[in-house]
Order: sequence, then structure tokens, then C-alpha cells
Amino acid sequence: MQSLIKYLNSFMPLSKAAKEALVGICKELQFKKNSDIQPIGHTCKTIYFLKKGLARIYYFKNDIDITESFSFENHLVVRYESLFTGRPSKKAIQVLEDSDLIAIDANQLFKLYSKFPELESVFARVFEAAHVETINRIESIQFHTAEERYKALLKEAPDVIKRVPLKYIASYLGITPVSLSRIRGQK
Amino acid sequence: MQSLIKYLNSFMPLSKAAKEALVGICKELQFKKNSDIQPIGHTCKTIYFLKKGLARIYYFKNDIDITESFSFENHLVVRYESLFTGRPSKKAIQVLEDSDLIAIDANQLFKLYSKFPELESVFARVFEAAHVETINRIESIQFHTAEERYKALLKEAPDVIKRVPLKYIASYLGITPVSLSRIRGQK
DNA sequence: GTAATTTCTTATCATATGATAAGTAGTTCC
DNA sequence: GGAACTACTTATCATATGATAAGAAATTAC
Repeated sequence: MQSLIKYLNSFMPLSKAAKEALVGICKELQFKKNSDIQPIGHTCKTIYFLKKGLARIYYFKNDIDITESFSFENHLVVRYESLFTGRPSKKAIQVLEDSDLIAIDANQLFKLYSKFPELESVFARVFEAAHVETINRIESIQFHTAEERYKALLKEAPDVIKRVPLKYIASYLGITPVSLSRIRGQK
Repeated sequence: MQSLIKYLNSFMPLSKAAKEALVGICKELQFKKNSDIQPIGHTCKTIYFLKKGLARIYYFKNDIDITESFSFENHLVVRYESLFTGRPSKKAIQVLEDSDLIAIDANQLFKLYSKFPELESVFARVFEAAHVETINRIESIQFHTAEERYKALLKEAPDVIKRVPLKYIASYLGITPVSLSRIRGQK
């Protein structure tokens, strides 16, 4: 649990009472490599924190598996578009390695907000940071070639290449696995 | 001011006291067509609400003018990536028609949060909705052709085509003006 | 109202990526 | 440890978009 608290503290220091209330609504979970921790069609009511391991959010577009995002240790995994709208998600969360997660029940969290406004504040900060990342991703997708995006990913998260099958990286970059192979091949 | 209140109320009803506090930190402004209301390099400390008119957020990439987004009447115009990080924005806000805006001073707003948690809540909802839009935009950019994106835009916001120069629409769609012309031309 | 400027279109050629297919390498399963 | 499966690479061909250029249309300025 300490890793989650540390993560939140980096956004905003929390009172002991708030931390304890939060811990009270968290559960620790383990998942085996390649298993879905939330299926497609399920409404997102859980905020996951990845203690150990590696996860991705994915969906199917015309029967093609598309990776929307990767999440690494000590980061959240959330399908925001479902959590914020209350609608079923078209996306699933899958772990790509044996992983340890902390699950925060979102409804219980939102109920704590009135008693602990600092919890609302800290999660607002966390979500804002995710929003900024999403905005930056648009620029990257729209105005860089696939090759530039691949190289940027290598730089930002060199781990990805070692730990994630290339086919998932390809769809994350918005290209086919064949095209990614070609980019890697030339050099 | 009524239009802003109405907008916020659609996310969450607000107490009279909160509304009054909010109105106290707002200013009404007019801008002439094509003028920048916030320049590139300025840190975003203002949340704008577009009462009348039309605006875009844009920046330069290798000397090319890129439109990041359009905003229409009764919606916010915010450079979130600057507001949330406190860093200077590489983007500017420009009105594309004579426009009336309401400017909310962000620092004053954030200070009101402790006295009026409902203001923090309602703006959290507003920002979440913007976040969801951004997530959906990624899917649109990454997995639809320029032609599909253009048609989707026509459907979503038929006004755009009438009110916005095509060159701005082209960069918003992630293509050159020449390419947009071609798409419009074929049919 | 004409000239100057800006915006949009059309054409040509170059190039990056997609689709398909076939082969190689690596992994998993019994 | 061999068979079956999955992941990755390489090759060929088709296509959408970019770059450049030139002209038409629309807008703005005087």
C-alpha cells in the first residue's frame, strides 16, 4: 500500500486520516501474465494502481486488437472515458506480466470526497496529469511519422521494447506490425 | 454571465453563494476577429468561456500553423497543458470572429475551492469531460483516414466549414490544405 | 472598383504506409 | 524433444498523403 501513498503524496501531501480512509477502500490483487483484469463491456468502477508488473488498455477495431496505452510500475491504470461517463467501456485492461495491483473502489472513493476534500483534490491533480499526457500524445500522433514516434518511445520507455510484444507496440504507434518491422529493419 | 452559470449547472447544480463567489472573479471581454486573446509563451492563468463567437487554439510546428482545437459558443477555451502544469504554453488562443468572452481568473478560482468545495467539484467534472473528448480524439486521429475524419467533423460540427477557413480545418485534421482540397474535390 | 493579398483548387511526382503472402525464429505444450 | 502455434521479418504491389507549383476564386485594402 505504501507505493500508492507515495505516488499520491508526490502530487500533494495527505493527512493521516485521509490516507487511512483511502487504505480502507483498497484491495490488493494478483494477476497472471496475459490475463484480463477488466473485460470489454464492463463499466469502469475501479482505479487500479500497478504495484508490480505491466499492463495495457486495448480494444478491438474491426476485429483488430488495438493497444491504447501501456502502464508501468507505480502508475495508475484507468479507463477514464468509462470512469468519467459511467458508460460501459469498449476497452479492456490486460496485464502483460504477472502483476500485483491495488484496486481502489471508485464509488467508495467519490463518497469519501465530501468527508476528505483533500482526496478529491489529490485525485483531481492525478487526473489532470493524465489529461496533459493525453493532449501531448495527440501532438505526437498527428505530427510525427511512425518512425519518429517509435524512436521517441524507445527513448521515453526503453523497457517497453524488452517487455512488450512488438505487435502491441505497433498498434499503440498506430501502424501495422509489418510496418514496425520495416522501420526497425532499415536503420 | 448567465450563460456560464447555465453551462456549469448542466454539470452539477450550484448553491447561490458559490455562483456569486464565482461571478465575483469573472470579467467580460470583447475581441475583434482574428485577434489573439492569449499569445504563445504566456502561462495560462485564465479559463475562458465563449459567450459568442468562435475561437481556436493553435501553435507553430516548424513554422507551420497548426490548429489544435476549435471552440464554439457556450463552451470553455482552455490550454489545459499549461493551466495544469503552470508552464508557459506553446499555444495561443485566437478568435476567428468578433467574440464575447467571460474570463475566469484561475488562481482566484482555485483559492475559492477551499471555501466552496462544490466549485472544485464542478470544475473537476468539466475538466473530466474535456479529458474524455481528448481521449476520443486520439482514436479518431489514429484509426480513421483523413477523409473519414473530415466527414465526421462535417457531421459533428457542420458550422465549422462555414465559419472557419479551410487551412485551419486541414491542420486540425492533421493533413495539408492541399490534401483537404483533394478530399473535398473528389466525392 | 481596381489592385493586392489571401485562400482554395488542381495537377504532377515522390514517398510512407497498408495489404497480402511467404518464410524464419522463437515459444509453448504434451 | 518434437509438434504446433505465435511472433517477427522481408518482399511485392497498391494507395493515400505530402511537396511543390501554378492558376482560379475570394477577400481585403486603398
